[in-house]
Amino acid sequence: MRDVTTLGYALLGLLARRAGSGYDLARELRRPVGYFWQARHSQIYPELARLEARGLVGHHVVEQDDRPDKKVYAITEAGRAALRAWVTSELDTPPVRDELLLRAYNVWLADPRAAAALFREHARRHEAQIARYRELEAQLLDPTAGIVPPVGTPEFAAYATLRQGLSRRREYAAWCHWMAGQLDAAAGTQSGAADGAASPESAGGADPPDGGPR
Amino acid sequence: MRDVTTLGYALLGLLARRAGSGYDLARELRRPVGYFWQARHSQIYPELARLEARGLVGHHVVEQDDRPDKKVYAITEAGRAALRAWVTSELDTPPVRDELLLRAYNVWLADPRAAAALFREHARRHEAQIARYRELEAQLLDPTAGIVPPVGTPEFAAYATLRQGLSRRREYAAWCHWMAGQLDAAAGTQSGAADGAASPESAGGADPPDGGPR
DNA sequence: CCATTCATGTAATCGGTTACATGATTCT
DNA sequence: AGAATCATGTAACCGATTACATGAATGG
Repeated sequence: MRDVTTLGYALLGLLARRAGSGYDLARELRRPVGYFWQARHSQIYPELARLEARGLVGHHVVEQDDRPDKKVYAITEAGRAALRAWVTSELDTPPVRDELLLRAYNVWLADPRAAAALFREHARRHEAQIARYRELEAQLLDPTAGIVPPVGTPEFAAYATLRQGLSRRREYAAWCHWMAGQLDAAAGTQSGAADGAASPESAGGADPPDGGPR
Repeated sequence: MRDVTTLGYALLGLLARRAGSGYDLARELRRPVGYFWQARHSQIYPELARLEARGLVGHHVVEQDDRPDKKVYAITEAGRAALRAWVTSELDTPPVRDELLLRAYNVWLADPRAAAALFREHARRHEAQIARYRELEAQLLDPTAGIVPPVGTPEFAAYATLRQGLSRRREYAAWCHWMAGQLDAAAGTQSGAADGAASPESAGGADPPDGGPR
């Protein structure tokens, strides 16, 4: 009987908030929690069975007549204890594995214009994601008017991950813009292109203050 | 005959800079390039064979008497062309998969003191990595005294990835410190703990206004 | 003496994605 | 009529890690 996998803890974490079916969990591992951990239903159903075999979750069948019956899973006391212990247990920092950085490492071979377009496109995507985070943030902080929820509530934990997403994406988008600026500046070598935003500048990494790629 | 894998392009990227053995590539995929892409030798040797089968690299055996013989691989013209095209080709933004964020999402269940220690530890690790980046940076920018190398040189590309590493780690460390501050403040509820560094701030999530990567 | 470096491979295992499989209800 | 949602599973495949395998030279 081996250790619980990270996915197992992800499922326990969702079930600690509210009970639900495998289908429910699959949905949550797409939309809000999917911003930092994902899984398909093909991985979730067997994992739930394994958690149940270890007594960390239980289920009962809910019969429905207009829809298929479903198994509603709930976390057990043992599951809650295992989850609580896992949160503060040791964790290796995983290596970064980022294909866009690998592209950047080989960008000296590429057409600067095309490369600039690639990095601008990725900046745009991160900015789009930031907009989605902002919507979630509004929902989380709305009633309390900008006050961070108390530690010890699920709302605080959700806000904390959201905050990381926001700053992570901002940082990444800024770097993408810096890359695009460097590449475009090099592409328009000393020609008439006055390229206001693309000056290499000191390493301060100022974003082009435009309205954002769109 | 399928597409070249990302690892294949990683190897091509290294061989585009200098020829080397599988062993050499394995070393590079630990230390400098390993900061954004890794592979073990068990993955590298078969991949080199596949690249050779497609004519993207070639090799010749170098016999040594004090050491084992080695196969020195070099990129071909076809390989260089494939690499160049790949750099600017379309790229899906991969989902984030971050176990520390998953822990944060469940931190409401945990002991705040222990959790704060976990996040401080991770902040410390990122800061240690920043120090390593700084050393590399000094090597890269040393002769040119702080001037960014020209786009189109391998040095620019290396600097670009390093710059991302720096700002990424800074951002992550700052968030870890914010988490730790929140958790410690909650742990020392209304007691004398004036928690200097832990002010929640507006929800805007402003990045630390540091001097920027340099 | 033992660990590390150099050097190249194969095999087993694991986590995750894609595809296969089935089937009712509701929405466009 | 076709797509999407609800609902639960299995099988095949793929990328990556760990372990197995061998062996000489150097350094502490």
